[in-house]
Amino acid sequence: MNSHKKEYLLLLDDHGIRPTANRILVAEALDRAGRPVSLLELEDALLTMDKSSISRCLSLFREHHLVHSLEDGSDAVRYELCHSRSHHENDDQHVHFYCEKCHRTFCLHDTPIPSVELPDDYVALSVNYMVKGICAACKNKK
Amino acid sequence: MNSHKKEYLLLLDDHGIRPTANRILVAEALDRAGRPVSLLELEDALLTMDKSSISRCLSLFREHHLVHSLEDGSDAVRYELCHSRSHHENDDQHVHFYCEKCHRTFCLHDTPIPSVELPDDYVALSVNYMVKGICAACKNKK
DNA sequence: CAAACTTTTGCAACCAAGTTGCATGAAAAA
DNA sequence: TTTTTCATGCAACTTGGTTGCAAAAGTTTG
Repeated sequence: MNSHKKEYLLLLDDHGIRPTANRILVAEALDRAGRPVSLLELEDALLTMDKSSISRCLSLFREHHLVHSLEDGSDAVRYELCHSRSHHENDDQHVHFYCEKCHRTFCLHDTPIPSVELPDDYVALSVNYMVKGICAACKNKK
Repeated sequence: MNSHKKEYLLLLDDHGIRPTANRILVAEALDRAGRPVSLLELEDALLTMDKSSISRCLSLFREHHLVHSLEDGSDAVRYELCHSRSHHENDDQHVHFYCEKCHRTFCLHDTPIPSVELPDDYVALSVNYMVKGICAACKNKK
């Protein structure tokens, strides 16, 4: 096993996930993507794995707070590796940008989500800030 | 036709939508709900209409900026009447709250979405700020 | 090590949300 | 009224994702 694999193995271990070969592949693919990806995109990247297996990995990862999921208005949920070391959901709270041209979703890592005041007795567990529009690449391409 | 119907008729007209009986029903149901509702909820409220017809109404309404849609993490898109008089997408930008207990989505009309700075050449067309957690009713119920 | 047990996986079948093709019916234009 | 356009209901389909189940892989125990 090469050193990259070992890195993901430790990452999984660290989140209490038994590191099977497939799970390492999924973690690697998520990391390599560098942006939130859909189940379909993972299927294309991991031709050796069945859709259901990938799906089960993602559910497991989410339970263990290794990934978080977000809806961007495309009709597929996207998954993103949690980069924070802690295991709380409330980390990684940066703004996301969905491009309506190329249908990709970007993390604006340097743009934290501004917080808001909730009415009394509302309890926030997670926050999603999604901007939709045209990304820089698409704007300059045409 | 009663005065309520006439009100919705004018609303549709105002947005350049031909006011058919069905469309008035959908507009009325959306308004009466007072919060973002899913296609399924509309189906339950409008037993005389077919799912596909409701769906087509919603698409049309969205094109004409009479409703806007939002994803709240439940697996259905929700639709909400635009309350602003103008026809721009960028109105009605308040925060939404999705309750993970009762699976309802609330508009926090008094909580405007704080804006963020985007990287160069990114063009924002719409913004979605969704908080998930436990709503006041559910918190106090148990 | 082998036997017994648990977990993971692939496959196929299934499910839910939503859309589309098409024939019919209603409304608007001529 | 006739023609033409538009809206609707129904059924079939599409898409994204999940589930049941048997086989394979991995763990534990003797």
